[in-house]
Amino acid sequence: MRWSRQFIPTLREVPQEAEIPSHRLMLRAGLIRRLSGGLYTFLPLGLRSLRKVEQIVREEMDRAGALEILMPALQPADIWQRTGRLEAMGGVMFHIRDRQGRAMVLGPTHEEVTTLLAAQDIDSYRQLPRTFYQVQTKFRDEIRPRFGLMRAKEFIMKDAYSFDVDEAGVDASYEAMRAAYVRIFARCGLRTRVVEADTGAMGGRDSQEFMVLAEAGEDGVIDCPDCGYAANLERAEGRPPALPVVEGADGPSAEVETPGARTVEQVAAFLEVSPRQLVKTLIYLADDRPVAVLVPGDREVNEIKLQRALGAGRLALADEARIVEVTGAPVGFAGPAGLDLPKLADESLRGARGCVTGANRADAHRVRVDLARDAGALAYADLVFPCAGDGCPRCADGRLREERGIEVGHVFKLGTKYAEALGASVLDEGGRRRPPLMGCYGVGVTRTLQAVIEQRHDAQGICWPAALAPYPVGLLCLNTRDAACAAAADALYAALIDAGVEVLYDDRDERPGVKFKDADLVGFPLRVAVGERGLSRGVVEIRERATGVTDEAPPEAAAERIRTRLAELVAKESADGA
RNA sequence: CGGGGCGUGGCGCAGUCUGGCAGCGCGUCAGCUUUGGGAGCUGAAAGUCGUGGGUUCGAAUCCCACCGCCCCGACCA
Repeated sequence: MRWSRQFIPTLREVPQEAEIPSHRLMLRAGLIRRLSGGLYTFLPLGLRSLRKVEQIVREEMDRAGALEILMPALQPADIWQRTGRLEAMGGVMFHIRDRQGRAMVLGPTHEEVTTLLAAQDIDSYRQLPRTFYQVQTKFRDEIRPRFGLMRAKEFIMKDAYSFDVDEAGVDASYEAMRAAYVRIFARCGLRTRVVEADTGAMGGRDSQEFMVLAEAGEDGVIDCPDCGYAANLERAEGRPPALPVVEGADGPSAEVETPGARTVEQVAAFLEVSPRQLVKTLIYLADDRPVAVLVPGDREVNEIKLQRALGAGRLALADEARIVEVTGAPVGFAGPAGLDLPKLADESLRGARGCVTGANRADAHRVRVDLARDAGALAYADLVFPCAGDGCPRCADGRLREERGIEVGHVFKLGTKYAEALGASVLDEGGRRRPPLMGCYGVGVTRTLQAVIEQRHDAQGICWPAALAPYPVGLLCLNTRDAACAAAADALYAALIDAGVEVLYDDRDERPGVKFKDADLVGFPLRVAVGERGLSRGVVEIRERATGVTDEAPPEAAAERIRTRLAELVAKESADGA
């Protein structure tokens, strides 16, 4: 393809809408354009790379034995009603009505549709195991779309669903997908981290996420450098350090006046103690029943953990009126002593003495509290988000680190929830009817594309892996008005096409500097420069984008040399990723 | 949904406070020169100043409403 006939609107200046490097580069390199918030058009170069990611995904799914299908993006709302997810998904689904007034949704995922397919056409264990997948546009009404393709209202996802008769089968299906994911991301030239994850609104058990570590990541990742434990922040456990026991803390507890001090910072400053010394008492409503939740003053409640510990269906912080009603004090002064509510405390508060709590009275707190002595009946559970520096939950000496990650893949086991809700069942070997065990596996295709750029770029532009570059080779004719130069470049272009190399030929009547800048920005893994200077010495220049390693070849031999170097690049990249 | 900010040729912005010819840089088009890291000169095209209403002799500028976009936050005592 000739540059003069492609559509590559590169931008010299940085568009103001973009915040993170990958987003800026996708706009500047002419890969995408924004239509409105969270909605993007793929331009020719962006689409070429996107198709390459999809192709890798398909090849690895097929290799793992999954079967490609294509389900409707538009779905009747009632199937979501049947699994209880119409409410559970909250506002993330786009709701529309057809002309008959039937309620429809644009699918953010496809568990319901897949399960109904199985209910229709899978009757016997003999038809199992089966894993279906599709590559499809998904819709989510994001509260706040941002970072280009990273969090968009419309995005392309590969989603796969497995069906098995027994646990051993699910384990095998899950492992096959997990292994396929490792290969997919390696081939995309991504370094990923596999972390334990929470199953969230999906329901289910084992769950792992593939994270691309990046500053701009929207997910927290906790890991232990000693033993390799790694988990999504929402799921991660940790051992917070014990509360410091201060001098004279063993005396009887007493109320002190703390006028106006209601936040942890205010109280800590007023009493001249560290926030660690405080115990926060939060009033939650678990299925509308109030419960007191105690956590260290410098920690935050992980509501997912809390909900699980309480076995609650619905969980929310109590509103101001309710807090006054159950504690007798305004917000900010709740404490466990004398509070007649079920109480649940974080594990790290076991044996806490000498701490500060609210006094259940306006403008008062209680000091020298010994939870075991003063707080009445307390249950303990892991309720908080871990922090960097906490002890590792899996090994003795490890100290946890906290990093940011972009979730590009997610695998998990769903159990029988959907099959039961939608009436899917199969006959097992003994002739008994039972719901199949499901697994579900997603790859954010558009997000993966952007994650690659986020991980592989420099000040000049994108450093595409050869496997994903829109064109792996950029051929620059440095002076189109010089007959010899143009002839040599034309000949090499023809030779590269004959050699089966995907090449973009910059044949524009531009100065060399413009072509070099654009080539760096667009990020051809190999850049071939044909100029008068080189030709006078009988060579063209071949330069590797990522490393800057440059060599030269006679024009006649260049096509073959380029082909060889490209093959080496692809091999090296997927080895690095794996 | 709450808070903040922004909407002015394709892109980036100034002009708005203090009303009085709609500007700058980049890009685009034409010509000449130039050709190994975003060239120089000359000329040109291109703007309902987000939309609607109001105030005024006169509105990009002041007032009201709406729309769009960006950022932060969304109940942590």
